Amino acid sequence: MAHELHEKGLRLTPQRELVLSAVRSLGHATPEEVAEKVRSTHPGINLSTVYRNLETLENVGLVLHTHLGHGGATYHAAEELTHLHLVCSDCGAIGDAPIDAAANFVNTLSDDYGFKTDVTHFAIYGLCAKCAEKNDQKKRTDGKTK
Amino acid sequence: MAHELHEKGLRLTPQRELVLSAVRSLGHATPEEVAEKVRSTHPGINLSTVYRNLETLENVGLVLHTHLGHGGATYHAAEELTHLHLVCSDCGAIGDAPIDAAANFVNTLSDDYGFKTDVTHFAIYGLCAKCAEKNDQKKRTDGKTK
DNA sequence: TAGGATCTTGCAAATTACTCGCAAGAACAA
DNA sequence: TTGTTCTTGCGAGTAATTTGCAAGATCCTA
Ligand SMILES: [Mn+2]
Ligand SMILES: [Mn+2]
Ligand SMILES: [Zn+2]
Ligand SMILES: [Zn+2]
Repeated sequence: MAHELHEKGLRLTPQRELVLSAVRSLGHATPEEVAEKVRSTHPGINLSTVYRNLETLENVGLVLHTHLGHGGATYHAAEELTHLHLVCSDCGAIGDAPIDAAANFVNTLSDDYGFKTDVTHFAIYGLCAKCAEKNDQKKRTDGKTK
Repeated sequence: MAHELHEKGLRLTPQRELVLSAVRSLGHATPEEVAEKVRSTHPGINLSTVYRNLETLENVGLVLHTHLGHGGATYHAAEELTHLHLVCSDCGAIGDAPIDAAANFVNTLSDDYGFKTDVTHFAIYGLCAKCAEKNDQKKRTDGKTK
């Protein structure tokens, strides 16, 4: 019992270690991106092995998934999920904000509804500053033109 | 130019009208559920017609989609999206809360990051009151047992 | 109000993103 | 070592959604 995977009761395989370190080095990544990263060291790895290891690692709490877009999930190292994701519906940019920005909101939901929010599982969706400004300008121009 | 679909520049077909009214009557529904509803009146409708019309109706602002779970999207009538969705990670229950509950949060993100949040596109994810309590009890029991 | 341009539908096939069954190949405890 | 149990690669299987296309419907226009 020395390696962190052993501590979680998992066998230590090269594939599993590589998947974990790929997730850690990528920040957030889709299974496909994790596979691609792993292949740079271990070309033979199968996609289903990646999927299975992501699930296993999530079960023991070493990685987590979040939803940043309309489809699929992206994976994070568990210890690194310390920010909100602000996803722009217009340009797709992914910004960060500290979790504290949601502290009051989380407390409100807890106090009023007994609901214990995990603010990181889904992204916060909307318009980034740049796109919001762009849209405002267009609206003003359209107004004059009409 | 009388019918609301004409006002949006769309042709009025029975399928399109039925998809729209199915979305309106269902509250929130997956494409599959919309199709099933439409089939009660128009058995022959094809699933791809439902998908295409949901997209078209969303483009002109009559319907919207949100993400309530890990996969797929669910559709709403645009005028009816007036609440947050509180989705329980444990039991899957979908609760509602008024959008106002997020007003401060939305303002914070706007003031500090210039980010204009759409709080309804993704669900708010976490533990419902029931499951949160259940988990607490289990933790206390486990503590004594160990 | 017929005729034609344009849009929409149904149907079948294609795609995408996963998931599963299985036999061979590790990993680990004894 | 050796046997048990877990993990991997591989191929096939699903589920959800998308696309190409030809036939059919809607709407505009003369
Ligand atoms: Mn979406
Ligand atoms: Mn999820
Ligand atoms: Zn943007
Ligand atoms: Zn629950």
